[in-house]
Parts: sequence; structure tokens; C-alpha cells
Amino acid sequence: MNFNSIEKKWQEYWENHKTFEAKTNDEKKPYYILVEFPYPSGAGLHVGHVRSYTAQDAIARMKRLQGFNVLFPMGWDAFGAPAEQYAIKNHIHPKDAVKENIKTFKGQMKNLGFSFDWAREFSTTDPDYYKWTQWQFLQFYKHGMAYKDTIPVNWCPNCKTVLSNEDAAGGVCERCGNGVIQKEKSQWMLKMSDYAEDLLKGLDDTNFADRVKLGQINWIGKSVGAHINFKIVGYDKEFTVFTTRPDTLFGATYCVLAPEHVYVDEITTKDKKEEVIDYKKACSSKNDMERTELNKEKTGVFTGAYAINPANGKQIPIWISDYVLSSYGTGAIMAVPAHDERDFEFAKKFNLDIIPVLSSKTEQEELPYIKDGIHINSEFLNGLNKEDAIKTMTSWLIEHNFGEKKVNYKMRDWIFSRQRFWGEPIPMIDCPKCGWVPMKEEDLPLLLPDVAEYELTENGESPLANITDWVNTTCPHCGGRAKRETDTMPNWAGSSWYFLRFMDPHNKKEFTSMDAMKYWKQVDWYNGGMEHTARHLLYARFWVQFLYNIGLVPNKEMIWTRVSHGMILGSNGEKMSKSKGNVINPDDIVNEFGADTLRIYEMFIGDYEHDAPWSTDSLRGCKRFIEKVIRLKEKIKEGNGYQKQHESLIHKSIKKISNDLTTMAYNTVISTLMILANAYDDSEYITKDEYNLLLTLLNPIAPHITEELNELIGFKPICESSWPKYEEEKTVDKEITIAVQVNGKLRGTITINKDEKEEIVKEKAQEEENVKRHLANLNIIKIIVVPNKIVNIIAK
RNA sequence: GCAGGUAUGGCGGAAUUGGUAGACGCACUAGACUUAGGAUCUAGCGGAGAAAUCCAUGGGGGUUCAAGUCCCUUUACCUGCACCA
Repeated sequence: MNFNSIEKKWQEYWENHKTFEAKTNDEKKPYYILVEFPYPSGAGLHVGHVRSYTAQDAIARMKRLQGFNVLFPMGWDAFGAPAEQYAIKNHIHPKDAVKENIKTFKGQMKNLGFSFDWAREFSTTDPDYYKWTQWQFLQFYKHGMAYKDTIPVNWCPNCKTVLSNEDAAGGVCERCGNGVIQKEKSQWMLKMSDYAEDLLKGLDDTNFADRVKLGQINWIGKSVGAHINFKIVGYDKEFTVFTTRPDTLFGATYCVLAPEHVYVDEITTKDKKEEVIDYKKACSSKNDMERTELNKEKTGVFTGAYAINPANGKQIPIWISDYVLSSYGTGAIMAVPAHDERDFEFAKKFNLDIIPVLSSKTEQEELPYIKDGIHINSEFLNGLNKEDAIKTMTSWLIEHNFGEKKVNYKMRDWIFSRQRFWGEPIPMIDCPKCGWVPMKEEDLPLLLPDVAEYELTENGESPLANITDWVNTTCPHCGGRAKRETDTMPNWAGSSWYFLRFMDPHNKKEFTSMDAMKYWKQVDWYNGGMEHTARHLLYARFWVQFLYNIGLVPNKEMIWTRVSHGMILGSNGEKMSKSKGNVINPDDIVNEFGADTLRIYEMFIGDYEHDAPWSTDSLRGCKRFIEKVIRLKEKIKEGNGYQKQHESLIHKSIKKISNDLTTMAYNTVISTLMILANAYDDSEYITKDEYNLLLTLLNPIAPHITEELNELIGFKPICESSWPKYEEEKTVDKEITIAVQVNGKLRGTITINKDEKEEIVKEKAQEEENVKRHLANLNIIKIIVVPNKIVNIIAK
């Protein structure tokens, strides 16, 4: 059999019959299956894509056979830095590079037989799409959710470009090797922090995998504590710290400000000026992660200024150190060295006071410790436990105007500006008279200029800043001369709402009609990489919650189940990469082994949620399995229905496969099919119905060969048939074999009727030869019978 | 550093609520068929042992009639950390 021509034949059949096109408002029950749309890189489809697409395709195909109206769309997330860099290098417009890549990806996907509804395809870079991304940004702006702020960014003075933390790892520019500095830039921000609590609560209305929920919860990073104000000696000023342990205030012997804190320059005494300036300079080359490493030697500088501890009126020194981050809390801390590891190390190094305010439970415990000890050295808190002390101290602070109760979130506002060409232009206009003015909605989309050549700017502005024809415009408000915003949106913008557009992709009047959203309701099953479960998912949920709050989507959460898949590693167990030479190209595998073999193999490769190394040997095993299925056709004899000897196995298999396909246990779907095929192989002959059943169950994972074989035995196409049903009573065996233990050790097995009386089971167990032998000379104390499972005889 | 995850034969991995550890596949060994074999079929395949049996789910401890599964502790590896997507 020539699998290549069989695969082509069925791919054409599905296309011609529009088998996979979903109709909005169909009478059938809707079911929306989504895989993360890919970034169409120049490298083409990765075998990792094939894993998750096959998995979701299998669910889609089964659900269709089960009578659902399945929406299984595909599109392209095509804005981003790689396409831009490629375009600069080759002097072409990124849209042309993207066009080529999409063509490649689409061809590869079609060759693998994924049942995507291609009628709904779009790219985030289509003006028809990004028009609505821009429109939605304007809604954020109009509802006070978008603002400009000055933020430090990683800046490479040599490449004259802003870098991600990844590209600036170790304080060195990944591209040129020069040192990276921190540079202040004015950026558009979305007020995501306003949604922290809602994003936390909304998780209750989803069915995300636990580890996904946990990832979201940790990213949001809620902590309850207090703000405490510290007066600065000699100034009519105070600064605020955030702490989760206000009860330890009596132990605060010094304060630390982030080096970037606004008061630092002002309060530094003359003799310390030089030191402070040097220190700040040194910090500007480090990112947050490098700064907070615990095992690194603590560094810091005394500002010469003192603050007053509000609890006891003591003057305590104000230091600056890089272990305090300006991006978390208030950018200032009170240090309690007796009970915080970082503060302790810092205090030891710089000889600062260490006052314990919690009594340790055991004498041997060394500082620092921060368990729920009883308070000491803390005046009115003495003798209280942690909870009571926090309550008492918080009310005391409020009463004396020294602070307030405060909930803090690690999650920050979303930095929405990128100094790049290849992104959605932010539709804002800077007018010398009117300030920032949003574009008129009817003027959208604001298209990217159609130039193939553009240069990086000297000062880190977007390349768009140099394209004066594009930048210069008129103010929509006063009509005077004005300039466009030249920053573009982050790649995350387009992917934050694409799942809504798939519900109604050709709508010219709205981003998606309420009608379509009400019909499809939400994404029933969303799959993507583990690396996207924190950020992409959070951005998308934020976006949807905002749209919900302004009445544009019907539900606060538009994604019900989110699962994530593990990576496919190279055969050496390392991540596939060109430099390691361990990349497997799916095209090669399809050509040599066929798409069905690759699909089966990737489902069989291991636990879906875990990484798994590639093995071409294992792939061959899957090819052998297909060949066995083909050979089984020769075993068909006339006769209908299922033979008695296969009945129980068949019903069990239908049950297990139907279930496992919805719990991501794809590897056991394949092993169940192998067991069924082996049973057929071991019997003298099989019936057409039995063969058709095996083909139908295998069809979601290997759709081409199963359709072909099914046609050869004269059945109508599987894609137009229905999914088999099992009868529960036929899945249980009447006779079962159970284990017999003596003192917890396996000594034999007995065969009994299902649900046999306990007395008879006990008798049979004791009669078993080997059990008898082990019971000789022992007195039976107790016999534990677990119905239909095991017998354990306790004897002395 | 912070957060999350993982650990079972030579390999990928199975194993309802704790109840016969190693399903299924790969690799390997022996044999059959064959001009041939990356084909097919038969048998074997965690370790020790002639066998009975003992040992074995990263290490150590515990709970239980019974632990891969629950609890404590420890080690190693993987992923994410806000301008890569």
C-alpha cells in the first residue's frame, strides 16, 4: 500500500466535502477545541507542534463522530522580533517573509491530515484582524485602563536596541556581547494590576489543570500585610514600606531603599554622595533576578540618613541595596535581621543591630528564624502569637496614623509598548496642544507603512520613528500638526483575543458578534505549551475580563479547560536545536513513514504532559502496528457483529479509549488498540464489524489509513459515521483472578466468580496449594477480603 | 533567588478509591521460515538463586493487614520569572 497517495486521497476528500467546516448556530451541540496558533518561524513545523495538534485533532475527530458541532480552527501569530530581524537582514518587508512561512506551515499541517476548519484561518498580521486589536486598545484607553509611565528597560548602547531579560542575561547583550545598561523609557501600560483579584477569583470558574491554576496564582502573587510609614530624620518627609509581618516592627533595626528609590539622591549626606552614585551605577547593569539571588554576597551602601521606627521612636539607619527591588511593593523595606535570612546576612556583613522579637521554640535554633514564635522585646505585643500580633500591630498602626492594612500583588501592570517595527501600531496621536489623543475608531486600521527598508534609530525609538511620512499627521481633536505614537504592541496583544475571532472570523462590523460568542460559549478545550500557562493565559484572561466588564463578551472567563503538553526532545534527551544537530523534521518522517505513523508515534511516545525524547526505533514499532492492522484485513470472514470471545475486550476497549481521549492519556489509547489488534491476530478469523470497530477507534489518531481500509471492506466513510457505544455490563468479566497474600506477601492467585460471597472466597484462598504450604504451623488471626481485588491472610 | 514540576527494567512508559509492580511498545537473546531481511512467526527478557524464595518504583524514616501511590525528610534533574514566541 502506498501511504502517500492514500493520505493525499483522503485529504482531498475531506477538503472537497468540507468535512471539517463548523457552522455557527448549527442545531448540534457546539464544542470548541483550540490549540495555540503557532508563530510561523522560518524553521517550519516542529515535531512538538505535531504532538499537540494530533492530540487535539483526535479529540476533535471523536467529538464529531459523537455528534458535536466541533470548532477546531487554526491561524497564525505572526508579529514579532524574529520576522523583523529576518526582514532587516534581507531587505524585505516582514509581511512577505511571514507569507512564505505561513505557506510552509499550512502545507505541512495539511500533509499531516489535521482536521482544522481552514475557512476560519487568519493571521494576527492581517489588517482585518489587527484593526480590532487596535480598536480594543482604544477601549482600554477610553476606560482609563491605558496610561504612559516611565520604566527602566535593558538597553544595549552598541546595538541601540531594547533587550529582553533573556537577551540581556548576565548583563551582556546576546547579539554583540557588549554590556547592557538600564535606561528609562516612557511606555504605554495597561492597568492589569486592577484586575489582580478578579483574575484570582475567576480561576474558580474554569477547569484549568491544577498546575496551570497554581501557575496563575503564583504569578499574581497575592500577599496580605501592611504599609508602614517611616519618617526621615531632618526632613519633613516619610517613605512607605510594605511588609507581610508588621508584627516584627520592634525588630526593625534599619531600612533599605531600592537604589532607584526617588528619595535616595535627596537624603544622601554629602560624605556618602560619591559612594551612593557609584553603587547606583553598578546596579543599573543588573536585572532583578541577578539582584535577588540569595547565595550571592550582599552589597549595599549607607546613605548617611536615618529613619524613625514608629513603634519605639528609635533612629535607624537608611541603606540602599540591590536586593530591594523598585518593582515590587513600595521599593523600600524595613529590615528585621533577626527573622529574615536576607536581612540577617546584610546586618552581619555591615555590623547592624540584630534584635530578636520572636522566641524560638527550641534553644538550639539559630537566627534567623521566622516561625510562629511568641513575641518578645515588643512592648504591647509581648506574649502574643503571630496572628494576634499582626492584628494588634495593624490596628495600632492605623490608630496612630503610621500605616494601613495592605494587600500586595506581585503582578505588575502590563508594559504594552515595544520599540519595534513588526507589531500592531498603537493608534494614538501626540498633539502639542491636546496631548495624547486616540485615533478615531472609523480611521482604523492604522496600517504599518509599506516600506521594505527601515533602520534602527539612534535613541531606541521604534524604527517607525524614522518614517516621517507615516509619523506626521494631524490631531483628530484640533486638526493641528501632530505625531503618531511609534511604539507597537507586544506579541501578546494579538494572541489575547484570537480565540474570540475564530468564532466569527469574517465579521467586518465587530471583532466578533455577541451572537456567535453566545452560541460557542467558550473554548471547551485549550491546549498549549507549559511555557505559556502563566503569562499568555493571564493576559488573555485579563483581556477577556476587561471586554466583559464593558459589555462586549458574554462571559468573564472564555476558556474552560486548559491543558499543556510536554516537549519532544532530541534523541539525546536535550532540547531540539539546530546547533545540537538533533532536530527532526516532520516532513522527512511523513515522506518516509507516512503521516499516520508519525501521528501514532507521537501519541504513543509517553505521558502527554511530560517531555519525551525522540526515538526513530519506536517510530518503526508504530509503523509495524499499522502494518499489522492492514494484515488483519486478510482475516475477515463473512459474518456480522462481534464474536463472543471478543465481546468483553471490545466493550472494554471502547470504554477505555473514549475515556482516555478526554483525559489526555493518549499513550494508553494506543496500547489499548494494540491489545485489541493482538487479540484479533490471535483468533482464527474476525468479522467485518469487528474490523470496522478497530478502524473507527483508531481513526482519530490515524485518519488516512483507517478510512482507506474501511472503504475497502465496503463501509461508508468513518468521518460520516458515528462513534461506537459500549455496554457497561459487557465490560465486566464474570470470572476474575485475584491475589492471595499471607502476611502481606503474594503467595498465589485464585479464580472466583465476580462478587463471590466472602465465605467462599476465604475458603478458596486457604485451599490454594502454595498458600496452604505457607500457612502450615501458623494460626490464622485474621483474613482481610477486599471484594474482587485481594485476600490477605494474617497468621502467626 | 522565587515559583512549579519530575524521578518506576537497557529505553519510552503502564498501574481506579492504597490492593498481583513492570501493561503496551522499543532494544536485546535464542529458534523457525527465507536467495535475502530494517519482513513475519515462536519463546525469553528487573536483579540474585538450581529451586523454594529473597531483593527491587532516586535516598532515608514513618503510617497501614497492605505503600510506586499517604505523611516527614533528603538528593538530582527539568520549566517559567514580565521586550523570544
